Amino acid sequence: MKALRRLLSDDPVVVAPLLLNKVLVVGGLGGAGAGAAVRPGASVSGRIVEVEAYRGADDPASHAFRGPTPRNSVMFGPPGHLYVYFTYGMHHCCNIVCRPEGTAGAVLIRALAPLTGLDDMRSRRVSARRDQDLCSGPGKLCQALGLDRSFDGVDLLDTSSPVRLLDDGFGPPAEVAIGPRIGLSAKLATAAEPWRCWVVGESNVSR
DNA sequence: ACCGGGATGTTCT
DNA sequence: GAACATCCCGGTG
Repeated sequence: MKALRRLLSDDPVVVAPLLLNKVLVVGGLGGAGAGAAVRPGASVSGRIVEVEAYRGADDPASHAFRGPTPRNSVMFGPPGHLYVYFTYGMHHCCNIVCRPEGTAGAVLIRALAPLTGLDDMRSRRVSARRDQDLCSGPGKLCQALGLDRSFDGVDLLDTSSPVRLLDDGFGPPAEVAIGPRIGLSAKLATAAEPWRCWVVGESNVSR
């Protein structure tokens, strides 16, 4: 886990493609008591297939551009923690914090390929007609995983956290595509920068 | 298939 | 008061 933490202290533009094929896991830990065991059936997880970098101070599209606020304070903390925000009055989006403590930066998780807990995902996402609609967007995946502001700030690299980031041995994707970020006001100076990337040939990407 | 609009509330100016 | 790192539904072709 030390290697992953070191990786995440870099510029989010560098980190973003390296997060593809890593795994995000919610729950699945045993209850309190000695010998708490992992219960795979109880976890909800997915393989990361699409991400976007938000660079922080140099990036007017980043929530951290204008400095720390109550909402974005986690972005200024240590790397490897989860930043969750609420937007459009009904959706949550989750990010993995990058860069060393004191310097803001994050990678937005835009899409997952579901791995475990598909039944839980389906029950939370009633409108999803196909399994590929469960996590194919930043708001969708937070709903599928049950992530909200109460998870803001959790350490993804602590094995006892309710949300973890794992290298599950999928290895790097065979092919990665790069393009501009989505949903940004065109007036922003960095709106057209190619800071989104995704796994080519993956049916679970957004859009 | 593509396109347009409405939902809904937090955050910051 | 405006903007918002979105999603879903209902229109049309």
